[in-house]
Amino acid sequence: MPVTMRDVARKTGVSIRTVSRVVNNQGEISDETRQRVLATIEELGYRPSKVARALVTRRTETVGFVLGDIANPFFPEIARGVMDTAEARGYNVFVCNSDGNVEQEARILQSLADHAVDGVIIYPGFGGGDDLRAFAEHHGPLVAINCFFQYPGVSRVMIDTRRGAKLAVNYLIDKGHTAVGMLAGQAPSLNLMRRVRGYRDALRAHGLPFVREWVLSGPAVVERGAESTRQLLTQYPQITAIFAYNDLLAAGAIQACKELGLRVPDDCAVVGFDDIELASLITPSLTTVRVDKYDLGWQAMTRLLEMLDNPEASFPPIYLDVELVIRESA
Amino acid sequence: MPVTMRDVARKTGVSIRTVSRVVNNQGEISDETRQRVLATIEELGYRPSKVARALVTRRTETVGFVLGDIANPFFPEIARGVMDTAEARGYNVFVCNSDGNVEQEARILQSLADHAVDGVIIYPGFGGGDDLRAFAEHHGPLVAINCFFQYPGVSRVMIDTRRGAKLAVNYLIDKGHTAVGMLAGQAPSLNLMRRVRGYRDALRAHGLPFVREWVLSGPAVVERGAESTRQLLTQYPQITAIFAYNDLLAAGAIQACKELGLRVPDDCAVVGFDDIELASLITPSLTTVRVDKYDLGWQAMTRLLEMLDNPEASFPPIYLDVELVIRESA
DNA sequence: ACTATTATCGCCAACGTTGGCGTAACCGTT
DNA sequence: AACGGTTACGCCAACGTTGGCGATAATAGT
Repeated sequence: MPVTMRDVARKTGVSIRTVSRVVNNQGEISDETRQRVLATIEELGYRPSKVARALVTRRTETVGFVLGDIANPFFPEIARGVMDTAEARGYNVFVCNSDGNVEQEARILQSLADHAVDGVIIYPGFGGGDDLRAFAEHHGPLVAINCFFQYPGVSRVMIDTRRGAKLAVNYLIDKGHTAVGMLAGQAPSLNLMRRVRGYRDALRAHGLPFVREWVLSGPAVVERGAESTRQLLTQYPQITAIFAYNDLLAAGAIQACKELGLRVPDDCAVVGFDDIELASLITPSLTTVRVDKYDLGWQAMTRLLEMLDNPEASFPPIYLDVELVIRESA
Repeated sequence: MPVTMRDVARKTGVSIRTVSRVVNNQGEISDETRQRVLATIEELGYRPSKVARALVTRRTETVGFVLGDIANPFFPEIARGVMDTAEARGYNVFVCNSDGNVEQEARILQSLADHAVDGVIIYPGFGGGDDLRAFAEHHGPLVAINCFFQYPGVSRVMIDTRRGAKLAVNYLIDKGHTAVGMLAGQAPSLNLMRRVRGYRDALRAHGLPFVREWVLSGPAVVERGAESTRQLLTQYPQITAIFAYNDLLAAGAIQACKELGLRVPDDCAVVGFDDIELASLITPSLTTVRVDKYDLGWQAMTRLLEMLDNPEASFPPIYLDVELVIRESA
């Protein structure tokens, strides 16, 4: 039913190959034939089939973006960065949610490979497993965000999470807090490890002890942040500051403080991580560690395109900087 | 480089057609051959090429989801609903941002058609234009969310926006407010019209005048909400309540009130729309109109699958209900 | 024993494109 | 007039599947 090259060729009175040549701007074509072919293309509304083309060129002009959960406010802005960059180069992107589940991740990667995507950007749940290696080895270029391991054929974009965490906790300690609790995320994950490391770095740098009981983990959602905070502050009243794995947990912490009748930041200071939009809108507004999420997406997709253009080259990891944004909550 | 059916066939000592049959669970195959083929498939790690298959079956098992902006907190949850439903049926989804731009929308639709997606879900910027009709006519099924027009081959999922707006403004008026301003979104859009209609419905039902100057439009982002509110409240001090096009504008309104030293809801009540996560987290928490976004995505994708399964059938529009969530801001 | 009927499988063409190669026609040169 | 070189185009095969149909062997029916 759709109009094909054959139709254009017949109607113009040239061979299919000739039509193909004008469509792809390749080879030697007289200006006159080119114009005639172009005219019929226009007239018939011909559009080349990307799937037929993909079958022979082995390029689909398609990439995958695998993330934890698009409904988590951390991801959409990254996604936007990826998509804009992709679109500028004519790529379409499959977005997939792994929910941080490694098996789901592997299934998704397989499915993307079945669809013959040209490459994939992934934010792996745990640091990244053999599924990543397998994809890169058998299928195509892969860029991993915040990925722990190094594999051939996978390029990495790293957020300096550890430094961010250290920045945040240093700030709290400099403000005079000596008992800083932490709201950790869902273990195990590289991100979590990094943030805990940074937290410990800062404590150690100031000669403060690391108290395992002051670190509570759980799903990184608001309700859990509130719950953990209630638990922390009632059980260990000496705690005067909280460092949260992400802004959602921090928002929960602030909620809990209000319920407990504690003033933020006077009775309990709170620092978050990520700087999602919410951070500047809650009361008190959230002091947090900013990561430029759009830029992250841009960097990742740009790198993927480089790998596509230059299959043999190897690329160094990209490190993204991070910045403490001081607002009201600490 | 990848392993093909030919490889499996050769290694098993059968014809390609036979392999195809076992892969697709079709036709008459002896159990013995089936097992042998299955074994080689396993051994060689064979995976059928979806693109080759698509070329002949004209099915890519792929759909598109075109939305305004994934970074707008209204959309990600819808997207999640769409994706989960799609994935459960083995479909992958291309996500695209139109930024409410009709030309961009048309370009995206064209691009998706080029990729031969099986269908598309779209949240059109304006009520939906000829690009929708063209897609449905020449390409495949399309479900449009909050689309004004009816076209053959496009199914509609509607949010009862007008009723929601009326609900919200009725509530304000019942609370005793007689001067209610409105923060409108970017005109023109069907959503905006609907919300303004609901606003007017409520005013009229209570015999209150519609004052054109009390309705300010602009991009539906926080900063603009704050700006418009400042303008509204300083210019028309009689206004004691604000109905916002969406929660982001409402959040801006609350910010502005605080800056102006007005207490929410006592000096100025604020009602939003959508009930994004933020709504419950800001202070005061936002009274707003809830729409079940995940369900919306689910409904849309489910409908699209029905259309795919049943190409000739015609489907009635789906109407999604809406609910006023009363919190602190009004 | 001979035919009718299955069950099982193979062969060929098609899907819509691109790559490799071939070949006329034309050009200017000697 | 014969030659090498270019320009412009056509032909054929291939990409990895599936659909239609035909072929063979096995089985059943009489």
